[in-house]
Amino acid sequence: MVRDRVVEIFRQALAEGAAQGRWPSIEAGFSVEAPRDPKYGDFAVNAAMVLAKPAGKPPRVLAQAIVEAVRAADARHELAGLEIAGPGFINVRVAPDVWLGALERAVAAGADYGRTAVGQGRKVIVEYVSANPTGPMHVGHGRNAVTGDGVQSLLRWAGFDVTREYYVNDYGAQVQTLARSVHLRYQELHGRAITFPPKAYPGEYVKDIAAALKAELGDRYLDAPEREWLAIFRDRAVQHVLGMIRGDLAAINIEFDRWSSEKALYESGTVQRFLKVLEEKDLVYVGKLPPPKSKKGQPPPPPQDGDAHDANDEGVAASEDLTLFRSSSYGDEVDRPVKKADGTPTYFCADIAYHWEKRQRAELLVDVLGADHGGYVPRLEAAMEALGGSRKDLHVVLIQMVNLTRGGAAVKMGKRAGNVVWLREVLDEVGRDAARFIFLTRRSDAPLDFDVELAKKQTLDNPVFYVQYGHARLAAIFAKAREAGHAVPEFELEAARTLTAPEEQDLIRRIAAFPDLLSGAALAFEPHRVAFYLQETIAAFHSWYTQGKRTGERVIGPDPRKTAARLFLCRALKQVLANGLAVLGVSAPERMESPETRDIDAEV
RNA sequence: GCGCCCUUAGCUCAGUUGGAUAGAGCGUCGGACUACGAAUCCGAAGGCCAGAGGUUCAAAUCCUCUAGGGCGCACCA
Repeated sequence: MVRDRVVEIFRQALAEGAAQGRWPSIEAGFSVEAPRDPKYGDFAVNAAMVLAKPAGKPPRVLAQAIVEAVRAADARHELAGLEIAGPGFINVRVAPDVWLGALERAVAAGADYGRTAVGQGRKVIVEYVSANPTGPMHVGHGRNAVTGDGVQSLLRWAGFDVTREYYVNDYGAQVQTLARSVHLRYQELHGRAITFPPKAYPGEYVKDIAAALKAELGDRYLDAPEREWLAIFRDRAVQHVLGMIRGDLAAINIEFDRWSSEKALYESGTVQRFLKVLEEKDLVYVGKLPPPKSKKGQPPPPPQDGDAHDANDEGVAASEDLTLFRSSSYGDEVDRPVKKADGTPTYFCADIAYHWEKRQRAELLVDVLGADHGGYVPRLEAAMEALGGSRKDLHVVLIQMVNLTRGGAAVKMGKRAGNVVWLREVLDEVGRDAARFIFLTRRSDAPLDFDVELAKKQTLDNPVFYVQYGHARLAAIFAKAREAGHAVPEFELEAARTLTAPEEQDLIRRIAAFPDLLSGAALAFEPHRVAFYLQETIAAFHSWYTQGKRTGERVIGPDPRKTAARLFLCRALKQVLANGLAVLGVSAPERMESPETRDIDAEV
């Protein structure tokens, strides 16, 4: 907000100067940023350096002229200092009262502080999780879920009109494999000896589903041919698994506005209609898929993982005629099939139909996908463009692997080995808050080490604990203040002017920057920024607090005016922490259970 | 072989979309509590931003190449 004012004043001054022909109008834009080092002032503006070349004048000379124009534009004297420094920066010092005004606004906005209108109400669909309904969510899905939820939350805070969406892959080979797996267990429950093939789903939940089906259907489908039971078993199994997934999501506190079913896309005729559109637009043709990329006549790496979903990968005869989508004309490497040799649509076909349909409902689409789908992105973007939009209409957030560790040692897991770590297990052990926060302590496109032991620890090296403790500590201060007879602090400019210590000034600036932080993180689709901001801000608070203990300048002190001002600062800070945690879906506790208290409780 | 992502302090990672002297936490060493939560804080040491070129007033950030690591390269979803 404060920054917005600075931008506005400069923009006005630059426009006036340009109108008078003193320098060219600024098209490329200019930056107004808080410099790393506070000695350079509150904001550094690079306008003179940007204009130097088109103006044909040295940046420092230009800066001098700009400063004069800015002084003239600053009618209300909101800027207290303008200095030219370094290669041509204009360092701006904002009048102290302006900062204090930001503090006041933070408290006045309360639980809405941090909301902005940068999204202008534009419709955006964020699709995340979309785990195949073939089993419960594992830890990797958890990272996707939390990151996606952070993204949608940020977009909401930034003023976008957000729909949270889950795409259910309830059609195709994988859910059929699930159905067959269930049927095998169903036979087993009837006392039949079965051989469980490696490609079937091994999990215990498959037995649960089989038991439920046995209870419901008896032995009706025990010896029936597959075509009689496949659809029934599939639909029942998918419903059951979706129930588990909903439970997992509830456990991590995530809800969706819309569940879109792949099967429904077929049954409603959307896929067929979409294929017709592709033909009308001449985006498909019948041809042969070029042989897979390879050099020196070497065959491409064989598709050799034993994943359960590779149910029917018989070798591919590259010579058959297929219906191909002209994705290579839109930036993809090759054209991609939309129909298989047997004429049925491919997964890709339904998926772009889905994206096409989503695009009619929203201006901007966000997909949160596992990094193993990275190679899939170009063809999705190609589809966006081919269908008359822009590849920018879709933003894909890729989520890298989670390496689960326990006290530093890797916890082995992998679908192949059948030793998946379910999300629920981790949640039960470390709690929802810790899991959510730790998933966001790393950029999403880099692998994350998740240490279960660390996540449980009640010490400062556990970032969740550290931040929550800070919030609880602030709450404790208010409890103390109440006890000492201090009213809930209201803003009073005279009192607030006593907040002159460097640590206090630093905290005020952090509080004022919170809306910018959120909108920046939203536009970059990077929720981890919020997690880092919270850690840094709470560290600044702890530092100030402890400093106060040493110097005697405590929050609650002998001077009632200073006390009121500091309490007000604490109030704003607590609000910012609570809001930041709310964005991430992490609770902001009023008090923490202390180890000592727990010990005492245990003895009693 | 090709494409995408990654490489920053001993370890784990940030780095405000190209800004000034690259920052945190952990670990190491040394310090700080008679009062609001020491569950905290302060200080020190620690760097050729993987390497080499280029773009410009300015590069950890953008481009090219090289080296290492991850993922992908299906008529599967």
